[in-house]
Amino acid sequence: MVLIDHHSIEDIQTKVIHEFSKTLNIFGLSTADSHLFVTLYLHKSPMTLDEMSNALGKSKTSMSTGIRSLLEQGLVERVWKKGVRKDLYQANENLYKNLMSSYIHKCRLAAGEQKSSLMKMENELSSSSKDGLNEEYLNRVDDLYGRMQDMIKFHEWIEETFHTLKTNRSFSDE
Amino acid sequence: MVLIDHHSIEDIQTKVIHEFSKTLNIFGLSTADSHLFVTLYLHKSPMTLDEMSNALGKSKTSMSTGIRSLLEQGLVERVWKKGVRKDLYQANENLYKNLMSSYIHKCRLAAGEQKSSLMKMENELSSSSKDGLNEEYLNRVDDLYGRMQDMIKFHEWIEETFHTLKTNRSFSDE
DNA sequence: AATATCGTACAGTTTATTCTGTACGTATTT
DNA sequence: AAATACGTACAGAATAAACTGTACGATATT
Repeated sequence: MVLIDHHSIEDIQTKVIHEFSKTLNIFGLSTADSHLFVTLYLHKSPMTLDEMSNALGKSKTSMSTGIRSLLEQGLVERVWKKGVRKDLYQANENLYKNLMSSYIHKCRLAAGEQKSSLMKMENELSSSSKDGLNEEYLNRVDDLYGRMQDMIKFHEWIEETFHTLKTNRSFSDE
Repeated sequence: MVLIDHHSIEDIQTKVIHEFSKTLNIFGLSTADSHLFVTLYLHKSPMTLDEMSNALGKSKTSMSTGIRSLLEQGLVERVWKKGVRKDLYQANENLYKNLMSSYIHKCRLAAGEQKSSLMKMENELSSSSKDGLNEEYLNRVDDLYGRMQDMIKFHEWIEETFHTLKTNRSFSDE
């Protein structure tokens, strides 16, 4: 029979934070952000920067920058409580939904950016003059061009797939 | 009218490598691995470590460890050519399919691991004695327990979702 | 058998990321 | 208005990741 005391619940919580953080890493969160995020998630009430700092044993500055990052990703929100001067933050409602939304959004955005970069380069390549080049270079250009077309198609596929994911997502225990 | 010369095709290729690498980062590849992978992908024929080293301007040791990593992820394969002593590697056929497979596999594996870790801790928590604890700790234990159950559900959902993705994937231009 | 070539283990260096303390602007309290 | 509390910009320190050169075992060549 194991006894739970103050010490061991802290320990378990720390372990949980680290374990869940690994999963969040998959969804593109840095380890630092993940730790902060899970800390907020496990805390039933909104937290101040000082509380987070205390809970994680890291500086308040780190909390400040971490929170900003999580806010940008739409995973955390600021809440107001009458009479409290300090900023209060909490993990967003519908955590898992938001997590997926954030991830999917990030992926689509990135895919879109990279796609247009590639299209720009593809255009640059195809509209250029190939006069006076030896056959080797012409072949290389052709090969590269073909690959780039495939890449662009792939990025389009990513955009579509993640769009489908977004509209079909079905996780809802909350 | 832009003229293509040796210099500029190298430049474009480098840009393409860096751009596509960003997308691969989303799928959990490190930047170093991505660069190597795209280099192989853009090269029509299998490459030796020395060729990669030369193409990327990095040491052969880096190529060796990078290739090992890509092999483990199932993204690269070794090929044999009669009379060639050096190891030859190429990006796998059905690149995009493999990329997704690898990614999905990675995610499911990770989700599974974290799930069982969490279940173990959950069990530890629920089977322990709560005698002689004040109400505050009991509440904290309850809260934590509830969160962990949600987390476990979430990991199960990930496993299922990615399994569905795996069987439904529809990208096929190759 | 001796020599050369190849791939990688290992340890140390370089580079990038993360974290911290100080300092300062803004807002609140006295 | 002075003093206190708060959040964050910034620069430097600590930590982690990526890269390299040397060394060595294994295989191939002479």
